Amino acid sequence: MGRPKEFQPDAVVAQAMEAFWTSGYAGTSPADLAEATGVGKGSLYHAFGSKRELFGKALDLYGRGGSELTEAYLDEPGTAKERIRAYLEFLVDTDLDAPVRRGCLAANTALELGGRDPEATEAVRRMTDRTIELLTRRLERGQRDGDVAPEVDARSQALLLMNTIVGLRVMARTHDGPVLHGIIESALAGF
Amino acid sequence: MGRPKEFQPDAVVAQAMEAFWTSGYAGTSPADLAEATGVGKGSLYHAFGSKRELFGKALDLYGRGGSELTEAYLDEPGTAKERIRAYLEFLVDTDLDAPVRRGCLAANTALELGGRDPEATEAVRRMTDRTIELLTRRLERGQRDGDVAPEVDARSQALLLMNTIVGLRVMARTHDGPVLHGIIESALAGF
DNA sequence: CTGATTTTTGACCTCAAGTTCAAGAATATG
DNA sequence: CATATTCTTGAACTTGAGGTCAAAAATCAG
Repeated sequence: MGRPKEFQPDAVVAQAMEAFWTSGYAGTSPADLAEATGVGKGSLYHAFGSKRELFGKALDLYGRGGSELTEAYLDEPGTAKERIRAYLEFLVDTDLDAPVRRGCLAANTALELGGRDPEATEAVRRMTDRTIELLTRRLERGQRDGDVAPEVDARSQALLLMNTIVGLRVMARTHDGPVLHGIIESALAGF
Repeated sequence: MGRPKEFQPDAVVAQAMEAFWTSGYAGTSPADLAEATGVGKGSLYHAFGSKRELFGKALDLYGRGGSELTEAYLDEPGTAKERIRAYLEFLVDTDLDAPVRRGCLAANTALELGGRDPEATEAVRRMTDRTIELLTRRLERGQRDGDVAPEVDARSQALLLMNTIVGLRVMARTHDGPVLHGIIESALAGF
């Protein structure tokens, strides 16, 4: 009973995520969130408790989406190298095409709140580890399929690739397409 | 003539740099800067005009220091791989040992202001390009010295290394020593 | 010492962030 | 319909950020 919500919480979290992604945690005010979601400030507080809690939900959503996307790219048919290349290029191209270069919410959060906010730090670490896991599995499968050399240490390569991804998403803020694509090719030469 | 300054501008910029490095641009208030430098808010404004201008000087100082440090590490005797390894390990270890994981001011700035603040973005891009240049030269020297294979594309490798460095300094926010050192070793296997 | 000049100090101002709250609106139950 | 319950709205509050300014303090030229 009671008056029904006039918005769908999931949709609001998704829109809040976009706002945080574009402007950062500190850079997104309650007023901005109200505008981005179309929900009154008061309602937001009523529904989510605080800006920080809303951000937490947005981060979770981002993690789930990112994980699905990574899986989708890596599971397409092709060799490990082809699929990983496609994935990296997708990330970079998406970033470059966007009207505003916002990079990766996880990386942004790592730098903005890393160390200072234990929960956010943990959330980012989990996302990262999840991606490392998926990359490791894809490389191991490549070894079984015969398209990745057996002497490659899948986990080490996956860690290096993860690190490369993080680097790319920061460099996308300051450098252009050719440079980023060159980095992708060099990184792929490692296995 | 006139009343003499009671502080050394360079020292103040250095202390402001530390504060910005630790807490970010937005996260460092004029009050924080006054406390960090020991100079009154009013005096800071009188001397530097605005928070943004002070930050600009701090960024420049950081760039000069970083450049000198990179040169110093790469110029020590040893093979290219040895010196680059020493440099990367220094960066990572410094970060890990610090009481607060603050990463790299340039990378932090790229993510906090990249895109939104043209001057800051430019400054970061210049620093990055400078490091790429130094790494390229060191690899080329390695090729002349015979400790780097001649078929290596020095510039591409340098770009990849730069990207790895950026990645490391973000990952240092969420991951621990063994992981980071593992990444360094994998990255060095590429040339 | 008197100005002229520059710096320091601390009070003060404005604005927005982040949050709270009281009042009203919408629904379900009985 | 009366009531309980939940949601919405907009005003209001508190705090601190970023910056300004007038007055006092320190120096040097004459």
